[in-house]
Amino acid sequence: MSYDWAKLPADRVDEAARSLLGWRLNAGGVTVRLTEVEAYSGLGKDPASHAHRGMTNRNEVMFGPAGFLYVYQIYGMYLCANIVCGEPGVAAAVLLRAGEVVDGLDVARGRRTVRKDLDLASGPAKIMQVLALTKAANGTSVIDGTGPLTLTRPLEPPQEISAGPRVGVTSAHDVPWRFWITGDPTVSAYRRHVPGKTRKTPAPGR
DNA sequence: ATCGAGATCACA
DNA sequence: GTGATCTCGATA
Repeated sequence: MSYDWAKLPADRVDEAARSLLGWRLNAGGVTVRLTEVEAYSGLGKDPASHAHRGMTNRNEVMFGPAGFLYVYQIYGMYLCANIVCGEPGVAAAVLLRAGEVVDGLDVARGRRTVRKDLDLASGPAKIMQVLALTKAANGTSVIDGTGPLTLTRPLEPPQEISAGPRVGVTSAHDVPWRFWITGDPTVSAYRRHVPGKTRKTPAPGR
């Protein structure tokens, strides 16, 4: 297996993201075909990146070499995973956003409460659930076979790739660094982010 | 010490 | 539209 995306420099993390589409993710007896990703730059100003303000305990894996997993918890309950890209010292990464379960369907169904099979892995936290990946996967390798997640290159690359703004990112809406396989039914419809639209208590009266 | 927002998901 | 309740950065 040749992991070409792992050799790309950080300033080409968008290429790395594109080239990961269609790859198979294997873990916990389930295989997911990757259909949607997002690129995050570690260079200069990518205010959407977790590493934008420097290294923390949470994001330190992002500053390491390519081919390792950066797993983080979001909204207190869910996990999402990135594959670190670029050279060491630069925190570029590709978020695994959605996929299609292509093997281990019964196991996958048992790990998720969901109506349609197409929704088994149609989101970043859903991928983690069907693959049974936990925070223990943080900092493990996907290329040397020592970690819980392994990757397999597709026989044929995806036919057509679409690009658009990243989901849930308030800043940098002009950067089209969300990539997906055109027309794939596991890719969620683009939801425009609406900042500050939710609030628990009404604003103080005037 | 406390607060607000966030690369989310399932359900009503 | 709502709730679950972690992590970080800003504020005090």
